[in-house]
Amino acid sequence: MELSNYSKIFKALSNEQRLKIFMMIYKNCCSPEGAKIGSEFLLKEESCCGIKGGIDRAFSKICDCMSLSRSTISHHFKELQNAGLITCEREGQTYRCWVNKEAISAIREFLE
Amino acid sequence: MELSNYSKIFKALSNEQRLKIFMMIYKNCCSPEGAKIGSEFLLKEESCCGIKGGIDRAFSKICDCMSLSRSTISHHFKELQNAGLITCEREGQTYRCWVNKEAISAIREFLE
DNA sequence: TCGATAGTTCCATGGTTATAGAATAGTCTA
DNA sequence: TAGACTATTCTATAACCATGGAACTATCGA
Repeated sequence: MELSNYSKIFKALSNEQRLKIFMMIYKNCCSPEGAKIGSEFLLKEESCCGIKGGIDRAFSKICDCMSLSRSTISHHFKELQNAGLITCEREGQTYRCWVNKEAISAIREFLE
Repeated sequence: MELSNYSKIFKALSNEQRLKIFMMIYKNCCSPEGAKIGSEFLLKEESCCGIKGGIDRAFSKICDCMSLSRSTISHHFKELQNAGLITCEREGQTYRCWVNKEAISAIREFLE
């Protein structure tokens, strides 16, 4: 991975609102069973990852936890996807989202 | 550490040139003895960390490796310091710089 | 104390980003 | 198929960022 890819990832996480969105997805879908999620990242609506993993209706759930317009939140989702940090898959009218763990480990290794 | 501190750190690393500066300091002062430093982060002038650790004349050395004005590089140094990623100490006419390892481990734990 | 060297600060500028309202498009259900 | 719902895209705007030239400050050595 090139330096510019890393800076792209860091840029995606450089906005506080976007970082919060990312952490809500991350903590609610990637925390080990039984781990407590800090209140700032806890989704109001309980998140049932189900068999497929990820978070269903992620966009809606996050909109309910933030005081930003849906338009703005949509842009932020796009940025996170472009940076390769999350993946979203259509599920009817809504989206299911995952954090790409490879991206996380890439950063961790970069800062080794 | 608050969410806004993390986003500040990520912002400091979000510019490719600034990330390169950071990595040059990081790799040249924090790499384990004998580890090979990738060419993109290697300083032209050999870096003798000496007893005090860190990199002496860091600003000058980095200016010699980048095609940015000194003014711009100075701004970038300031950003990295404000984010708590590096510390600079005057040494006569020049500066000695370190990477703050606590900042690095904070990020790594944040992305645990 | 003068000149050289190292780095900062001031200022201007072109480009990018965060934000939201309005219009639009895709999908579900009755 | 009409209406409701979910999310995206278009458009605009104010704020912020990256950059460099010029002037400045601090320190060193002669």
